[in-house]
Amino acid sequence: MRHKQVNLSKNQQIVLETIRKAKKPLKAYSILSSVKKKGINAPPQVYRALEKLVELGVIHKIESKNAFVDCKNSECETSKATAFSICKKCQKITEIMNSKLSTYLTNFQDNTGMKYEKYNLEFYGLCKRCKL
Amino acid sequence: MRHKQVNLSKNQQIVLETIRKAKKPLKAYSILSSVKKKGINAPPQVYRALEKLVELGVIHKIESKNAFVDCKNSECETSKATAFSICKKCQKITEIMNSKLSTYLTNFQDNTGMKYEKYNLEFYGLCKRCKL
DNA sequence: TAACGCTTGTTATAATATAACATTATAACA
DNA sequence: TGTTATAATGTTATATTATAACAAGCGTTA
Ligand SMILES: [Zn+2]
Ligand SMILES: [Zn+2]
Ligand SMILES: [Zn+2]
Ligand SMILES: [Zn+2]
Repeated sequence: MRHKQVNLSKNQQIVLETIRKAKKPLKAYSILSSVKKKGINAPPQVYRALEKLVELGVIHKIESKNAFVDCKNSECETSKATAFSICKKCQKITEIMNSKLSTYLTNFQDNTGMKYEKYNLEFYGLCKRCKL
Repeated sequence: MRHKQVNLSKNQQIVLETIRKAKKPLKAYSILSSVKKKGINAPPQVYRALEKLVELGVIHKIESKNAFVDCKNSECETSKATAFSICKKCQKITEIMNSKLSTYLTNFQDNTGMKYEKYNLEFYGLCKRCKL
């Protein structure tokens, strides 16, 4: 199974395909301009689709970039435990799938009495290529 | 020592004080309207100050909120290793200062060959009060 | 003083996101 | 089937967040 399947509306499918075809995280207005030929004309249509897709966990938002990537992790049922590495130079973004890390963070507790239900972690650095 | 001291320009001091006085994370335009009486008139002045203060690590940006809080962690020399807990209900934000967590994340490595230099982690949940 | 770099101020505009309301498609069921 | 409810979509306008571009001031030093 390469991708998670869900019942998606037409606009949601169009937006999702656009994101999947891209090699980079896409911004909402960049998605909008890509999908204008497919009949999506205005920001709310894109933002609604994005919201639903994030909710379903088939895409994630990179908060520090205001950009969206499709989820490559078949274990992401929702967007509740996400970790990314972001190359500061080439902007390449990779979803980190590391069960030790996710177990560690999902079970993380401190003494504030807060119950953590969700987290998002973004690492920044230089990727293998850009390090050279 | 309650707060880190650095040589700050006038605008930086004004913005920093405004953030420190606030009990909640502040957004840039909310800061702007607070400081208009002190002679700061336009967005770039606020954004420049914010940028510098983040760089110095005296404030942090909560990426998922586009908001700024002052750093309460005397060990934050820069904004290179940050973790926050965010209450989904009351929006209360706390900087997590947990040396085990920061050691774990600072040393985190995976097999992508990427060298991580910086991270930002945001936990969401319900705080002690809102859990009731 | 003149030239330079740096910080600040100012105007304008770009980029990101949502409110509000109108319209159309779909489903449930009398 | 027609009727009603619900969800999805379309549309216009606007709010919010952020930066570009340039002008003005100011201290340093050649
Ligand atoms: Zn995922
Ligand atoms: Zn790179
Ligand atoms: Zn800090
Ligand atoms: Zn709360």
